[in-house]
Amino acid sequence: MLNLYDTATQSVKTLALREPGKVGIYLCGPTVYGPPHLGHGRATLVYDILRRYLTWSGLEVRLVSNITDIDDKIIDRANRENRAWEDITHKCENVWFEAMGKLGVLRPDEVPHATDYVDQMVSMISALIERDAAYVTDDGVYLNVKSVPDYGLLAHQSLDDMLSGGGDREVLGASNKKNPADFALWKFSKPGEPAWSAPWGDGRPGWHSECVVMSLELLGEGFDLHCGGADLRFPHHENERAQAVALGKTFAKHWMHNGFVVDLEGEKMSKSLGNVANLLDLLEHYDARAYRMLLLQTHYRSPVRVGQDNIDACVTALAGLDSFAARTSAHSAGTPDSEVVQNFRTAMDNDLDTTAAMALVFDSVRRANAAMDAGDVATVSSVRAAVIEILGALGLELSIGDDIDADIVAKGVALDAARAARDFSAADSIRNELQAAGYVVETTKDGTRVRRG
RNA sequence: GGCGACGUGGCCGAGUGGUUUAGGCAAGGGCCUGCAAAGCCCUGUACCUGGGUUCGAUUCCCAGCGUCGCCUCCA
Repeated sequence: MLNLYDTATQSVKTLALREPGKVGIYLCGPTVYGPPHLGHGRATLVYDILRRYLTWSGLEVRLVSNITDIDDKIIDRANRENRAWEDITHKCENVWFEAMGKLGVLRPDEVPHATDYVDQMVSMISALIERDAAYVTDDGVYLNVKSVPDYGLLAHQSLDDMLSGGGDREVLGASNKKNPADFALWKFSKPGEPAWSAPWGDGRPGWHSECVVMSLELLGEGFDLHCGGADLRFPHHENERAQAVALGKTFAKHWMHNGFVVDLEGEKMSKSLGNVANLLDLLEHYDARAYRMLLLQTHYRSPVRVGQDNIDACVTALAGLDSFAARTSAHSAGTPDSEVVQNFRTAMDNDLDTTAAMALVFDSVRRANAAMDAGDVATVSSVRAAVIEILGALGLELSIGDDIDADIVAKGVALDAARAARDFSAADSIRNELQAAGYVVETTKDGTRVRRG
């Protein structure tokens, strides 16, 4: 069973399932007002790996990941560019899923849109007001955090400590609020802004209310796992939870947060620092698998720098794996070596130790390559099968690159003929030509293998 | 100010109270090859500083230095 670090208890604990054999996961999705950046890519990849692993281990996974399609930033951009806000959200959402597709991130089982759940949000906020946990001001509806006894569970700080610090940050809407930490559940709209009707005044839901409603609506009380980037821990996740608690509901049982993508100086990539790197740029210039590989070789809670150097290292490592898949492709029918698979399971169950899993993969590949050299076909096929099995569970597919045109195949044959005739200058010239065209040319006992690089 | 994380070989990056101390990339040597490529074998003696605990610490404790994160924009 998977043992996973839980942010709430700050300890690794077994992921307890509400229903045996089934896992319900909520992942906070993007606010669609701009292109996805590297941090988005990391989060979706980390949870894609988690989800694939859980599915591979035989669980029925239900992953819900929302689209926040109403938010101040969307409205700001619509005003700035004089466009309809829906135009922005639709386009950004398309770009998002296109990018995720390239990354090999499987689409979530459910993709709720905040705008489709406004009625439920209104009902929830009404219930909070009735319970005296929320109150109306002249600019919106706020949750009274004093009504949540353990507020600060995820922040790991008491309300007093949180308020005592924070330097000279401005407290939003402070004049209207009963407590500085109270947060908006509903914001009244200004003229011309998108608005939904509500008994206390037309407006739009607050971000924190969107996710709590959608997660409870689709996964139900006491769902298994709530996850997202470490920056969502507080205030977003804290505030989602606060609303559920104030309603007397059980919220997520386990909290998972991934580490940041950092820049050259080790600083978090963040919008306010202006050092975000676009995910689309990375996808344009590199094999998308390289980003997954880089993340697999880093623990999900550690910071990771995504630079040309370490992406290049991953591209090279991937080339070695592809090459392995190609040279052993004749032995692809084996049963996965059970010891290797078991070691994989042990690594992953230890708080998703993907770095150990990758070490296992590389070690196994070396073993199988050596067996290949030694003609030990039985070892090749069982270890190869285990490697493919593991990589599949992690979302990495190897490329044999054998989808080549007939004229390229013919050149490989001609190359062999030239070598047989010991006409090495002719052979070299064919090889140079193929390599210049981007093919990998490898000499084997059975002749030349030409494949896509 | 409060809370938290981290400082590992040329680079990236795991991990551990003590024998073979991950893995990737890069580097050097070798095998294989007509030459390459791919592959295999070998090599590097790393754990911020100062104390402490211990037979023994990179790993535990304390202090210091440094880096980073959160404390209502954020994946």
